[in-house]
Amino acid sequence: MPKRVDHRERRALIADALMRVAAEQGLEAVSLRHVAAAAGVSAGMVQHYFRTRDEMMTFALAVVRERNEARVTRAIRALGATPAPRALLRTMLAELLPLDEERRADGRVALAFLAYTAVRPAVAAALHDETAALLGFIAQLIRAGTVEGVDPEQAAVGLLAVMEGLGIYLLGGHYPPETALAALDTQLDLLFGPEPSPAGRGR
Amino acid sequence: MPKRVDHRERRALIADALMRVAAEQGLEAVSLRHVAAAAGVSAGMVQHYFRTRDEMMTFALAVVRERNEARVTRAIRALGATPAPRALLRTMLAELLPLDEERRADGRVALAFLAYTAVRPAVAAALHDETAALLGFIAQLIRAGTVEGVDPEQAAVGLLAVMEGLGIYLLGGHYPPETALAALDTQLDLLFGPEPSPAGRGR
DNA sequence: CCGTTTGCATTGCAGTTGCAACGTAAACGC
DNA sequence: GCGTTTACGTTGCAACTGCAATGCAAACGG
Repeated sequence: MPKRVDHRERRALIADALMRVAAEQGLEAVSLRHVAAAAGVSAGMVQHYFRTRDEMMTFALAVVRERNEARVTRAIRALGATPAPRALLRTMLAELLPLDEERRADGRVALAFLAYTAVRPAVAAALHDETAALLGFIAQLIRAGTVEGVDPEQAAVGLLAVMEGLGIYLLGGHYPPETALAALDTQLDLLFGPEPSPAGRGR
Repeated sequence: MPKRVDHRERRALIADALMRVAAEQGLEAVSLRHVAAAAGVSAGMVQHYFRTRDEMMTFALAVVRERNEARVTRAIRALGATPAPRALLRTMLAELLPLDEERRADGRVALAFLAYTAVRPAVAAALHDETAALLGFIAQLIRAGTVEGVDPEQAAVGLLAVMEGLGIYLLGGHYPPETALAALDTQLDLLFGPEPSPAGRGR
């Protein structure tokens, strides 16, 4: 094979540029030439690595998901071994919220893709498994948290929905990050019982 | 004035066609000619009533919001006078969920607009007031529901987020409507205390 | 009856889109 | 050395986009 080039690296480079364009101007501004310009390469090169636009989009969507997964696993690993279920949940969910500019940019792209896949059911299927896995994980944590009187599965659905909704409203700028975090904690209080207020979060 | 025509009616007709296009193929497929075709009129007519595409979009966004508001007030009015806070909340939130095909279509459009406005902060400002008003209303209901130990404002934020998140996942087809409704009820149980199970929702 | 205003259709235009086609240069097997 | 394969860059094209401009008919005021 001639001219050995790291195929994945190039694709990642292009997908990165795509993400930047999408975050700043929306998915509809994502075109071959536009992405190429943002990546500082020729349009032909983009076309070389992604034969169609749809292929490029699908790849970018996968990147978004991988980024989120990496973020979560990293945050969880930082908690050390055997953390309390509630702390683990809170860390995980807070990590998924668009609280800083980096995550806001990713969130905008994710939101755009959400609308994108809503019209392309075939692409959306990939997201189902992820949601299902996430729900199972959350339900398991709730179960381990010795919460009584609540169906863990349903509570997991609610909790994940809270996170998603908070993310949406944060992206829209409807309220500041602190409000979202406070609401998340209130939600966890409802589930696990009120915290003994360990000086960490008053008011 | 010659040739009297109901201006608002025409605009509504066009906006309706726009909604159909957006629900089926996404906002990016919304073009002057496309919408005109869907409305069964000429492209020139669309241009006559909306001088720019952005004007058309803004109008359509307003229509979506008005539809939701109308839906909610209608559902609430059907509850009769002085309904219990919890029942009122549940009715209102359930009405906003994309549970049937009609609301799913509207939801897809709303989701598309969400992503649309995420990149156009100027347009998003109109949504803030609506969210704030809704939050105030929900908080007031929670207060009236004699829920102790929870900050009504934060609980309202959480509750609205649950609704939004459930809507997103419903649109994505991640779970069936019953799951979303069950999660909503679980959430209300957490807030108001478990229902005395009035034969309505067991399982 | 005539001018003006309104409602709408058609056409034109510059810009952008995805994508195919073609070109070339480099690296490898032989 | 040569042919083949990979990695691009360039060009071309048909389709589409928003929008301005133009045309025309109908309805009204005068």
